[in-house]
Amino acid sequence: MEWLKDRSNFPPALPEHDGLDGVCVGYIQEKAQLSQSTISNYMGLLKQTGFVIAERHGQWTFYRRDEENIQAFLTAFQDELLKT
Amino acid sequence: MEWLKDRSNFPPALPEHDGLDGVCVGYIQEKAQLSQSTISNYMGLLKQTGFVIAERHGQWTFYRRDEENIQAFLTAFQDELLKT
DNA sequence: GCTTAATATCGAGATATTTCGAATTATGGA
DNA sequence: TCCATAATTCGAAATATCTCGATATTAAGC
Repeated sequence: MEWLKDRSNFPPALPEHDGLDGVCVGYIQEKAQLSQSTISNYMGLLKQTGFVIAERHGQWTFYRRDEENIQAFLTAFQDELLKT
Repeated sequence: MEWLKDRSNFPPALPEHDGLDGVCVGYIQEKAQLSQSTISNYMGLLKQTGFVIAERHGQWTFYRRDEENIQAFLTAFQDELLKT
């Protein structure tokens, strides 16, 4: 989630992906130094829980943060934990 | 953490504990319906991580929320997760 | 239709967490 | 001093999570 805040945390997008939002699984895997299946699994979970948005373009899946849901989660979490 | 927001979530304090802040482990255990050792373990963790303050009076230990640390955690968590 | 590239899914082993009961420690009162 | 009560610590069983390699799926290019 931290890395996805800034696209420049990853290698530049391929020319044919210029203009597309998000980061492909391969780049995330490379940076995380975990196996492909592990990262795919993680990203699937994050998508399922609403923290990221997945968009498929051809063989690539691009993941990006879902700021709206993140904010909503944070608010709910704060309301739950904080007093009054 | 939710329960500890309001002392009235638990039975009234014993007369000799009147004026003392927090809830004793026994009451928490009763409400949680988990074993005494499990609750003691949990409360120990919450204390260790700074979410609650423990105060021993005689044979009783009273736990209460550490609002300052809770707020600090929430702020740090939000700064980490939220963009910019 | 093949072959290759990028992801996703599946099943399993390693590791971590949850929870318990039993044993231990600490305190207060008869 | 000895007992009862409150709480903590310890060790283990049940369960969940993490992570992987192998396999399957999807899409592109020839």
